[in-house]
Amino acid sequence: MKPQMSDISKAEFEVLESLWQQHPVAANEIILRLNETKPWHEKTVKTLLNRLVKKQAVSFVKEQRRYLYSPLFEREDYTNEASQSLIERMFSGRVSPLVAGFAKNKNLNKEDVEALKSLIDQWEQEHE
Amino acid sequence: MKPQMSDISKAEFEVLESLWQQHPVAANEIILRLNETKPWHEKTVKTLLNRLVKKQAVSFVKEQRRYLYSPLFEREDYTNEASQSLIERMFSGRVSPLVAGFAKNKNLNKEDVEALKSLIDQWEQEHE
DNA sequence: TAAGTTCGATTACGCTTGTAATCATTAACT
DNA sequence: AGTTAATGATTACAAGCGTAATCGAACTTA
Repeated sequence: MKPQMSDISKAEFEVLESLWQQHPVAANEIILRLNETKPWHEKTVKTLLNRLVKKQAVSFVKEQRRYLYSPLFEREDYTNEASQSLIERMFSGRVSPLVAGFAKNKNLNKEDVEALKSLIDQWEQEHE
Repeated sequence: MKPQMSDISKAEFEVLESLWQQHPVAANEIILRLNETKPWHEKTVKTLLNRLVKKQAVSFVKEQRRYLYSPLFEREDYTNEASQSLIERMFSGRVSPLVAGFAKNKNLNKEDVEALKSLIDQWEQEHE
């Protein structure tokens, strides 16, 4: 079975975030960096790291008695898969209803709209 | 505590889908309709209904010895909240990176793009 | 009226998740 | 060398989840 990115839990994802920012890195460092925003106990983070290793989402190399951890897939690949999965489950695979909800709830800003416009322009150029 | 839409599980969501299609409706009906697509045991569906009631996501009225169930919030409210939550966790609250991933993976089609364009047009009209 | 059927309510059970604590080993300090 | 500190491995434990089975009351049917 391939590393199924889909069954990464939310807490595990936060640990991955830290690894995507920088790696390879020791547990120690990860804990320090995570604790800037999350009040997680050292032991908790280590458990999460272990689970990520077991799920083949994270690898490590020994550096003396420490391990240096690295993510085994790209952030973008994970977030894209998660987005698609949600959009399939709730919007029949189409992204526009999601964006429509965003617009309705005032969660769009000028910047986002500009970004969307250039995505669309580009898409249209690529499709004849 | 308000009905927290956020802690509806995936299986529970499928039951809600059925209720959004039509309600109020008896467990019996729900089971039949769900079984068109999911191989779920009758008992399983009833457990899910019970959990949804406990989570205040679903209500019921007695009709003789049966219950007739109804959802307690709109599909759109739930899907919007779920979308936002994912987009906050993975894209800092901005929707365009999600759409960018979609574009990159060829998950956009003409229809979707047209829909996005009119959303944008509308947004721009509303924002001077 | 006794037996089967149909509901909802309650209980079950293994797996995952959040959140750690304990154990064992190794490195460092006294 | 003996003690302490750091680090990964193992174990813990309650809540949530998927997936049902069992219980008890009511309704139907023979």
